[in-house]
Formats: sequence, C-alpha cells, structure tokens
Amino acid sequence: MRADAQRNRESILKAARTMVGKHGTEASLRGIARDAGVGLGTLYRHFPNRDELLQEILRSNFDELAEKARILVSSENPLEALENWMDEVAASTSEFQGLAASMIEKRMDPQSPLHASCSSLKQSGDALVRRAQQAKRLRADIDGADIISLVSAIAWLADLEGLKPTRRKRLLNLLMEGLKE
Amino acid sequence: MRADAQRNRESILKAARTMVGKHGTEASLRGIARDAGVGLGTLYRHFPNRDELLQEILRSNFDELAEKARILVSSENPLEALENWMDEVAASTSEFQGLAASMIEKRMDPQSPLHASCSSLKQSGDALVRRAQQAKRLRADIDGADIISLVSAIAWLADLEGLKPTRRKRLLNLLMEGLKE
DNA sequence: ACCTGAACACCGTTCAAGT
DNA sequence: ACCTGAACACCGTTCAAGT
Repeated sequence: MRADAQRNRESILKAARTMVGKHGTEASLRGIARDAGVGLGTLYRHFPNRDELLQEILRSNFDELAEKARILVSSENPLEALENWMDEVAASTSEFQGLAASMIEKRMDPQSPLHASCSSLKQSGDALVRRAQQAKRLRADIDGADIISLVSAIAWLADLEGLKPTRRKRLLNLLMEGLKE
Repeated sequence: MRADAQRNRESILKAARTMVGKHGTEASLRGIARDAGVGLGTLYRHFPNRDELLQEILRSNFDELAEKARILVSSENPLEALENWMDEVAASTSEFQGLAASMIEKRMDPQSPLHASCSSLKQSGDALVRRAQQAKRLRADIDGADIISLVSAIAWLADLEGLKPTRRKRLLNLLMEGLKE
C-alpha cells in the first residue's frame, strides 16, 4: 500500500471511531470522510460498505471478548463464568449505540464481515455453555446462539434506556435464573 | 373538519398502514404521501410528526391489549395470565418492524404521543403484575416497567430474527422462569 | 494507484403561493 | 381552511476525470 493511502486509511478509522462513538453505528459516512479530511470516494475505496468499516473498529473488542472467554472456560464455577462473560459482551456491545441491532441484523447474513465476528463470538459462548451444561448447572436446551441473542437483547435495552451497569446486571441475573438447570 | 380534509386524512392513514406494514416504522413519509395521492405538506398538516401518525395507526392495537389485560386480570391463574398477556404484547409489537425500538425509545419522552400509549400499556401490565405478586407467584422486585422492557426485548428479537411464534414463546418461557417467586 | 467531488436518487421538514 | 410542491439541508453510492 502506498504511504498516502496508508495515512488516509488511518485518518478514516480515527474519524470513524470518534464518530461512531458519538452517533452510533448509523453515523454519517459523509461526515466521517469530512472529519478525516478525505474525499468521499476514498472512504469507499478503503471500506466498500459500512459493515467493513464497523468490523475494523470493533475488531479489538471482539478479540478481547474471545480472549476473556478463553480464560473463563477454565474457571472453577462454570455458570458464574458464563454469566460474567455475558455481562462483558453486553457491556462491550452497548458501548456503541446501535451495535446490538447491527449484530443481530447481520448475524444471518454470511456476506457481512460482521457475520464472521459474530460466529466466532458464538463459538466462544458455546465453549462456556458446554462447560456449564456438563456441570449440570445450565439447561440442556440452550446453545451459544441463544446466548448471543439474549445478551444482545439486554445490550439493546441497556443502550436504548441508558441503563446503568447495575441495572444491566440485574436484568442479566433475572435471565440467568431462567437458564439454570 | 372540511370534507376534503377528512378524505385526505383517511387516505393518508390507509397508505401509512400498508407502508408501515411493509417497510416498518421508519417507512418514508414522502412515499406515504405519494401513495395517498396527497401533497407532502398535507401529510404534515394532519400529522406534524412521525409519532403522531404512528400513534394513530397503533391506537387499535393498544386498545386491544388494554382490553385483554382487563379480562385477564380476573383469571384464576395470575402468573399464566401475565405470561399470556406478555405474549400478546410481544406478538402485537413485532407485527410492525421497528416498533419495539420506537416504543422503548419514546418511552422516556413525555412529548411523544407514543409515550401516553406506552404508559397506559405499563398500567395494564402493573395490574397483572400486582395480582401475580399477591398470589406469591412473581418476584416482588418487578414492576410494569420491567415487564414492558423485557417484552419489548423479546419482540425486538422476534422482529429482527424473524422468530416463529413458538420460538418467541420459548424465549418468553425462559424469561418467566427467572421472574417466578 | 490512488484520490476527488460532482451527479444521482433518495430522505425529513418548512413555507410561500395558490384555491 | 386547506392544499401544493419547490426549496433547503441532509443522506448513501457510483464513477468519470484528474494526479
């Protein structure tokens, strides 16, 4: 990649991060290009669609969550481990306005670059789910997909209602009661 | 109201109903005016903002739900009554794409005409909640607002993931496990 | 190779001009 | 009283023309 192209790419990502942080996942792409000091076509050259740009912004978040799952999978209390992880996912997802909705919407669409991130997130969840089920602490008819759906729903509420972390945890707690074996 | 104005109002509502049914609560107002065979300004004269139009479309739905609650409140099984009502709300809400989100978003905003509908919905829920709590079947730390939030979250999932009614009911069931006393 | 911005087809909202 | 549509300020997306 040419040096100027590299510079542009970075400006776009920087502008996008602050813009999405402020206005959510539906932030204006025009506005991002403007803030980045770059032509609109340049943004499209680097990121052919909105999801491609989002994916890049969210990559580190997803990586962190996968890492957390890897650590928690060897925890001594599998149910608590799952619940902790779910809270992390909810917190991380409600960080950007509209992200919960984007995730659920793109989950079925294999074309979207968010699809890959979501399914790897689902896999991280699957491992924690299996452990909790083996310990007979979690209902057997649950899988990672259920977990992502439910946690997204909580993140969505937290996002829209501006829930404080404590209330978010309470909702999660309520939900876990229903998932216990 | 002048006869032609009355006619226009009805054309707008008719067009809006089919448009919102097809494209969700964010359907184009321009498109609605076009389909109604009416100038864009006429739509705005009758409905100064989107919520005012939505409220009119949804009024009958809300009324039905209030009526259902009134009947269910004297049911012999209060917990089951609450669950049935919640399923009705979820079904009715996921009928229009984006409605769950609109309801939660506008719930805090006393300006919005949807606010009134939501708070009367909350009151319907409150009665059912109290009954279930008096029968010691429902946790004491729950109120109608929690119920609306949770049911909206389920409706939102049902909407976005295209859930079949059976899966929606399963989610609701899971949730109720957590709410039981 | 890469960048630019005009062009196109859309929005929501307002308001002067018309009947 | 009521209706109309042009005007304004925005979108996302594409692509010919420029370096």
